[in-house]
Amino acid sequence: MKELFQPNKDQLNLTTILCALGDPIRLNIVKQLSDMGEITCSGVGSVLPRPALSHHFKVLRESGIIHVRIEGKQRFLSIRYNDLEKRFPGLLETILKCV
Amino acid sequence: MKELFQPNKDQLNLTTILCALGDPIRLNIVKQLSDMGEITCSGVGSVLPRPALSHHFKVLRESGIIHVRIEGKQRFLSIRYNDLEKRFPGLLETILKCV
DNA sequence: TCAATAGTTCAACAACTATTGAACTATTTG
DNA sequence: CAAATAGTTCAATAGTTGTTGAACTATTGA
Repeated sequence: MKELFQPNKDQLNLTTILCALGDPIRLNIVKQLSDMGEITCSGVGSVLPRPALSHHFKVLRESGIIHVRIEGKQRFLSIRYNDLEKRFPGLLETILKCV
Repeated sequence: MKELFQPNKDQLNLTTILCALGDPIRLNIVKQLSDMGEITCSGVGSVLPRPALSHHFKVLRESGIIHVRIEGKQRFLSIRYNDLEKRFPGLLETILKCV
């Protein structure tokens, strides 16, 4: 069970987050997570091959936008709403409304 | 008096805008513009050499975040508040509050 | 234990981004 | 017209990002 780097909530950085969301594929992933709650990696709808998606998951995780919960052979992705909201109130909600 | 490309308000693209703001230098420029209204290029506080700043101005202008008004030998930069607000309500305000 | 499943990591590569000094354009002022 | 000013464009370069197939790791189930 490997450790995954995920910044804690006071390490969240605004430009890092905006940069992570400034990509159509990642913004779409976040939108899906926002609509559907937790999703497994393969549950994310995209035509991209796995490694490319894996790359985007990593960017989202390391920016602090998503949390990854490992359960068995699956990884469940979800948005870190509470942490984001505390650090950057209204940010994610406002951005997602614009999608 | 050369024409400058600036997208019109229905061409504004969310990921393009987030990407433009997902850079500390550009976010800082936008913050200054938000605090001080119109500023000339050389009025923007930064240690970067001119061509580097010029590059960032271009990214901000082409993403539709700023407007450039040429007057004499100076260029006045300002945020396109109305256009941004119409297309992406609350977006810029929320982001700038997070800075 | 072996095969299947879920996902990551690796290596290679192309495309893009940021930075720099030098050269350029346009405008104003003497 | 020449010099100064404000800013951009160019060319070179270094570094980053995104994509891909192949190889890998970890877990589950037969």
